[in-house]
Amino acid sequence: MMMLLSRMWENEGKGNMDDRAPIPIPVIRRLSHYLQHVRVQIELGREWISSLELAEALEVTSSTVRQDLSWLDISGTAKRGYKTVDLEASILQLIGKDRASNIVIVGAGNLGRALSQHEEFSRQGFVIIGLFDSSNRVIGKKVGKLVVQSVDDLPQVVQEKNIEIGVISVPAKAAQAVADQLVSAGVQGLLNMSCAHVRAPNGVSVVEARMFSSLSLLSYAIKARKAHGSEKGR
Amino acid sequence: MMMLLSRMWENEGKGNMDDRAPIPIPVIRRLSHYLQHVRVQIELGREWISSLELAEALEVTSSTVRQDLSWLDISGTAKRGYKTVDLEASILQLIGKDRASNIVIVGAGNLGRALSQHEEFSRQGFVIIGLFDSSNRVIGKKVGKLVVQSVDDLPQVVQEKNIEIGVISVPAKAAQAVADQLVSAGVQGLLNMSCAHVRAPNGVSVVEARMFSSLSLLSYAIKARKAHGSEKGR
DNA sequence: TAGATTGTTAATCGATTAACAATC
DNA sequence: TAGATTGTTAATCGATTAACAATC
Repeated sequence: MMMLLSRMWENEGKGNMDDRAPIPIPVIRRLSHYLQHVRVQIELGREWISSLELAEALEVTSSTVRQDLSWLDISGTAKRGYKTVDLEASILQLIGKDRASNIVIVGAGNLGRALSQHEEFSRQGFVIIGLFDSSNRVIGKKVGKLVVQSVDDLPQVVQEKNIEIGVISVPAKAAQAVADQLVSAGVQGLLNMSCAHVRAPNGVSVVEARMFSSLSLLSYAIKARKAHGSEKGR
Repeated sequence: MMMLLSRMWENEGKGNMDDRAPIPIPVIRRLSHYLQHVRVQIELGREWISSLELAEALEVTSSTVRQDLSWLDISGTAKRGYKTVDLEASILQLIGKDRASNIVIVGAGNLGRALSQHEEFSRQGFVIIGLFDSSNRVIGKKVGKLVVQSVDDLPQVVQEKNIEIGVISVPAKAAQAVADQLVSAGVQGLLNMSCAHVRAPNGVSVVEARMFSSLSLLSYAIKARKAHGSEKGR
């Protein structure tokens, strides 16, 4: 689907340094889902979890789960599975969620305001440091605990508060311009919630949320099912 | 990444009926992005667009674009490319966006309320018919032009208003229960905005928005880049 | 005409799944 | 011990890319 790239997987001769092959994107995504599930199990007091259980929870094969977990530096125990707490720690560490990540949201429309108040961010280890907009109609307004700031202040805030990720929640037409502003302010990753594709220079990661292409997927699946009664949609 | 499934691609002997192979999910997703781009070009008065231009806009190869467009029943013209209006019409028709799709949102928290007022839905051909919640604290409240309804009314509304898609915007713990309610109310597709994985019976499509696994992806890319200055993150 | 661009086939690449020996 | 489950290698499957003849 996409590649993480890191041109360092030759490993010729030396065979030292922590230069493993880059982990495929689908693997990272699944790992973060395993994490989600494992945490629930920990809360429930479960000490062990098997690849089969994780597989069933996420609707993937247990083979996929074991392949994925082999990227981690933990090992399971035959007959039991994996220690839940170890699994959690290991995934957190791998993904880089062992420390909180500071983010800003640009675009204080309905979506941006909602995101800035979404409790799930902090639960997932992301701290929303600022909410920005370019319109004087909203700059200065209070949204939850934040006050909408001018995008002109982005560079300063990104530097001072050590912001790693910028979330783009503006209309498609403004998305690329905002991306550029975030990049020049110094963020290292962009989460694009708009419909437009945004580009960023090498060294800045972009992930497109693609909410509306997901809806299109549903439209298509439903239409296809209607056209010729197939047996499963996903 | 996932499969659309429709066990009908044998095509033995007969070779008639409109039973083509199911279109791969990545293709549908890209088609909806091409659509996005083409519409902008139409607004700008462009009459033709080439596979190369689409490729550059979306950062894919032109080979991929041509492969994707070969699923459509249009054909391009050497030296010119594809007629923008034909391309738009053809994608709309294929995806099933030639007619509006009625949706409901369940969960009237910050996110659900924001989504219900997000203008992009109607621009993309989705009509939000209702906003539902299970808490008496919000049922009856006005959110934009909608009034929050009780989830108990879901079956009736889904039937009467011909709702195809349900959007799940409740906390992870409630997600599966809401999915079940939507399914039994009769929707045919679910867009899950929560962190939990939800299941649905055959015949009901599920797409997971995975906003937080996208953020995890960024965390990982940033962490990986820091660890060993690689050259590109995506 | 010469050059650009399509449409399509074949090659490559990567991700998922199957299978099974090792192990608790 | 017998049975379940891991870890890993090899096979399969599918998606992307390369390449190029056909065409405008």
